[in-house]
Amino acid sequence: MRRDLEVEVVGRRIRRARVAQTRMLGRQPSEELEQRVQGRAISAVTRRGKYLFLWLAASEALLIHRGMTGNLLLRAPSDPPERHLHLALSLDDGRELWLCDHRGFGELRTVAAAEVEALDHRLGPEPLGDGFSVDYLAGQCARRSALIKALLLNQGIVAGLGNICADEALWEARVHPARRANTLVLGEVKALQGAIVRFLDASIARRGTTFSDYKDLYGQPGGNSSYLQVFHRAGQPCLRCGAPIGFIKAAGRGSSICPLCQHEVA
DNA sequence: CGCGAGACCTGATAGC
DNA sequence: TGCTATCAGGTCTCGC
Repeated sequence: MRRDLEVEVVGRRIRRARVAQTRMLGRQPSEELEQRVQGRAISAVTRRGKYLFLWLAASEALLIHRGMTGNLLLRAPSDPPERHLHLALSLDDGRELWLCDHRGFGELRTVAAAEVEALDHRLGPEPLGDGFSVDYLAGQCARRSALIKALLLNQGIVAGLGNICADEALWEARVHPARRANTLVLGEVKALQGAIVRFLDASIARRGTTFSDYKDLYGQPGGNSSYLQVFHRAGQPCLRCGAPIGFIKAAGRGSSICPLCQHEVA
């Protein structure tokens, strides 16, 4: 998403900003967001974890978190209206950038560079960066008794992993999601770290993982869905051992597992 | 302090 | 058909 945005909107000026729903804005008044954004050129698009930043100047950015169901779409003004539109940015080339989200769990507001920096400190390393090494993950696991699933979803440990990636990586590494992080042996941590990196690389190369709502900037679903090994495959055979995939709750999240391949004890 | 349950929303779908 | 229950890509807050 960030890469597509970079191609399509960097260098464009925002003629008009229209907040259609205020739910994702938190405390920022919609008029303030509109005024801060209108007339500004987008100088860069950056990402940290699940947060996107459209930079309007060196010291200010539009923060976007897509939550569970948020979609960013590049539209023409003549395109049919979307029911769950939250923000529409009219660009100087005649196109519009829309943020649509039917649940509204995302975030949308302008932020100062200092806040972006504070957010950066709050988040763990990028999973595809040098900071997310086997040593790092092993160290985090060793000093935590939380379920490994909760640890993987904790954005302060590693930034950007979600439920799909966690389930896929745990299956790949044959680790049960309800294992306590500090019971993993080094070989398991190594397998997990590798599986996470491979999943993300492949998913990005295939333009994302769509299981229901996700659309790319051009309204197209991602191509990674058909490569999922366990996620949302409950009842279907495990692609490794043939046992029916199970569905449990771990760390409060639905978790698809192979009850045979993924053991609850080391 | 870290952990885990519940809250926040709306919509789709399964089952009665 | 229409009702209820459950589940959903995430993250925050609060009580223990």
